[in-house]
Amino acid sequence: MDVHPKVIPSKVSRRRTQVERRAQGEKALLDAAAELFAAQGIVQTSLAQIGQRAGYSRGLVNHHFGTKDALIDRLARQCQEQFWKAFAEIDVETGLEGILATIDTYLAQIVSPAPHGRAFLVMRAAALPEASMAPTIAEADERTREVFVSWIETGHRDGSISRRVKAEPFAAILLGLLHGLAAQLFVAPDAVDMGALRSQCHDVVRAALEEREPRREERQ
Amino acid sequence: MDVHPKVIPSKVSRRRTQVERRAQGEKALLDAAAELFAAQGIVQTSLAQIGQRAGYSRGLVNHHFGTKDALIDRLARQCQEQFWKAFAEIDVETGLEGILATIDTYLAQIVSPAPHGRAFLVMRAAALPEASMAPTIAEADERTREVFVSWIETGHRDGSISRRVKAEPFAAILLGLLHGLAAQLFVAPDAVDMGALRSQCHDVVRAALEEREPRREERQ
Amino acid sequence: MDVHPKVIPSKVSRRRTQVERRAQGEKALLDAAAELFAAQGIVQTSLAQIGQRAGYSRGLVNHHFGTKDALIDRLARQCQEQFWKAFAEIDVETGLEGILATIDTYLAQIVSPAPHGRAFLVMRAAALPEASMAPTIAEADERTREVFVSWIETGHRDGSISRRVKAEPFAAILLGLLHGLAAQLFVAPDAVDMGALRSQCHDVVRAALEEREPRREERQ
Amino acid sequence: MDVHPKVIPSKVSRRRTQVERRAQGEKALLDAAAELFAAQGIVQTSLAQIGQRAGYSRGLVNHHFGTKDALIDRLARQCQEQFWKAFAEIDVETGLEGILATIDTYLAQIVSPAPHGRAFLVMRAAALPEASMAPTIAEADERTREVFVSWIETGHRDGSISRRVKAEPFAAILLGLLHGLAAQLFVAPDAVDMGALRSQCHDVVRAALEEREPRREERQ
DNA sequence: TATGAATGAGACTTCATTCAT
DNA sequence: AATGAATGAAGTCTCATTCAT
Repeated sequence: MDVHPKVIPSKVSRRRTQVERRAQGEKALLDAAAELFAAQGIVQTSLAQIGQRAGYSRGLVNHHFGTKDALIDRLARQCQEQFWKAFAEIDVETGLEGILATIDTYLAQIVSPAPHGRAFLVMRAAALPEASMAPTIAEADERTREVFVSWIETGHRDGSISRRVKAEPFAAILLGLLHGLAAQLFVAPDAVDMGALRSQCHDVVRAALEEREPRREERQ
Repeated sequence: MDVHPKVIPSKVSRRRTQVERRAQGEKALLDAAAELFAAQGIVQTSLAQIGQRAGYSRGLVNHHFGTKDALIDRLARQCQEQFWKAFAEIDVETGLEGILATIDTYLAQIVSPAPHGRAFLVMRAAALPEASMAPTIAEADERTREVFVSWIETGHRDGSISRRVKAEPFAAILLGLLHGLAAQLFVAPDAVDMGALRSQCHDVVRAALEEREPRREERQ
Repeated sequence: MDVHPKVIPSKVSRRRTQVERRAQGEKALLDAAAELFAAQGIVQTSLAQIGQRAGYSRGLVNHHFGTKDALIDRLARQCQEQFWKAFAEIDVETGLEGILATIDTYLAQIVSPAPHGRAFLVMRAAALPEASMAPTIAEADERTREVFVSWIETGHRDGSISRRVKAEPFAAILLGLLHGLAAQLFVAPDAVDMGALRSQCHDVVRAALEEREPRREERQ
Repeated sequence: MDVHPKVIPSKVSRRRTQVERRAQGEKALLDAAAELFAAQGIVQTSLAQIGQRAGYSRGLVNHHFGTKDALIDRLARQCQEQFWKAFAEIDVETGLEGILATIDTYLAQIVSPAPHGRAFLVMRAAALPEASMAPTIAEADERTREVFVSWIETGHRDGSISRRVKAEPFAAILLGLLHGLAAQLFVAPDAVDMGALRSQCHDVVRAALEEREPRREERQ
């Protein structure tokens, strides 16, 4: 490309710029939305606020996304991607280590200064009674549980996780644990000590997953 | 007044009726609000809807509670009471059994046909980014954690729970686990098997709490 | 009623007043809407304008009618009633006289200072491409044609209208004639002489309806 | 320019292409607008819709016509031309036949699959209360009435139309009749039988226009 | 010539709240 | 106690228009 700068430069630059402008506008809007959702909630945030915090006009959100719901859905998916991208970068030896690393990664996203982690939490919470968001969120849960299931199965194979642990229900429990912890941190960041929490979390999970000698009274 | 109950019977009986009617109206409104919040969310529910589902007029909520926020606060507290009342009725021997019973009780509230459990979840979720509700919710979390802390300490004393388990962080983890599980059930009731979940939950918690031989490598 | 003023006067007066207030508000809104629709058209008139011209607030139209469409439908029906009421008061001997009187009555409604006649025209015109209004208007047309059909059949019986005239198609033609004339008057009130128009109208209709000796070349 | 057509062939051919493309674009836009106006109404149709149905981008209407009003005015005139062109092609012997043929031609335009006839009706209807369009429409009415007047005068001279018929008022009546009939057909195409309508229309007009023996009683 | 990003006015609608009855 | 008429703020969305490419 750069070798032949003469080739219809106007057309090339024009295309590029139009596309860039659109991409830049959308990014600005999504970032602004994430910040505002994380700070104030979804219904409390108006489209006009989003447009203006993004440095544009009131009407731009509708121009780009058409509907508030469309923006929310788009942002929800983008936030999830952040989580999954981070999960995918985890590179450890055993299944147990994978689980523990995933926990750390998750909590790191929540306390990160970038708003996407917290925005995701807020959107997830808002989805509870809202039919329009539920499918997107349910799908996200599903995919995250699959990440856990996959690590557990790895652990089954490499021996780091006891075969007594059933993958699916444990994945649900783990996901619940993370969401619930995050929610508590969100509401009262100072009520719990983050370091102790993380350490205890590891202990609990390790205790649940590692092999141990059978007990007498198993199953009430 | 109480001295001559018969002298002005009409007035007395009217008094009683008035008081009763007031109480009855409030109860109807709170029940209706719980149902609607659980089904549609808080902002999506208008005061007029609540009044009408309760069998009254649109103006009654304001008449009784003054403000929507006041109604929400009132309902939130009432829902919490339900949980705590149920927790208080648990009567078991050991701390470990107390924890397990509390878990069962919590999950039972969520899947109960009565809407208060789910309404509470919805209100809790809505509180995430909302400054006005956060204190109420944070306080509720605090009190619930205290329930867990108390059982853990009981367990420490009766030997059913290992002294290695720190009460506060573990309480936070447990509360998180329950909230998070409930949220998943809410969004996708069929995605997880309730029976397997409960059983696995018990396993995890038991593994985490019971005494076990110290491990060699205590990774980072 | 007035004989026993003591009978729960508070309740009676209260009921009356509430009902009256609602009726009065609705009437004011419908009148204002008729004026504004006649003067500016439907889409050009905002609900806020209607409320304010009626002497109330911006939001009252929605409070009473819920939707702009509902208001329009309601007003359309009310305007039609005006026409039919006027038609019903016609009291003449023969069918031919009935037709002529109906024509006069129709034109009088259009040129009347009261806005309902013109508002009806405007609404009728707006219904052309709008699916939501079409049924209401089609029904109105149907009923008006039936008025004409009825006069024509009367004329058939009393001999004032030739049996060669088929009732249905002629009713359609007559209705069309009136609507079309009215539309011309609306757009350019001074382009046509009202008196000459009415007289010529009578001539045309009389010529079409009265018995006459058969011609040689009938049907091109 | 025309002197040296071959010297700069590329430029010339590009010129022609430019002009042609411009014309083609405008035609596509006007056709699309006619279809959409006829189907949905004017205000309900956005410029973006028109551009896209024409196979172009949303901005093209403004690029070509500047304003929505300009497009409307342009389209209104074009639709009228269609009518007048069709009227001008009528070739009959007598004035009476001219009137009858004009009626048929008008109705044919309305029921034609091409959208211009119906688009014209819709625009005419929208003009009722709108000051900006009224002059254009009033002028169109005027010109159409002149067509009728001209045929009536022809009929006066050739004896096919009675001298008792005054040209101007009758032209207004006839135009009204056609517009009104068309409007009924538009709103409820199946409510009236087109064949019977046309036949009855001819009868009415013939009865009104042909010579007949003076009547005794000329009521008021 | 044509595209489409961006603007901002304006409309409809919903709803909490006030107040007269 | 209860009703519901009335208000007005706020939000979402549509769209004509401008302007840079």
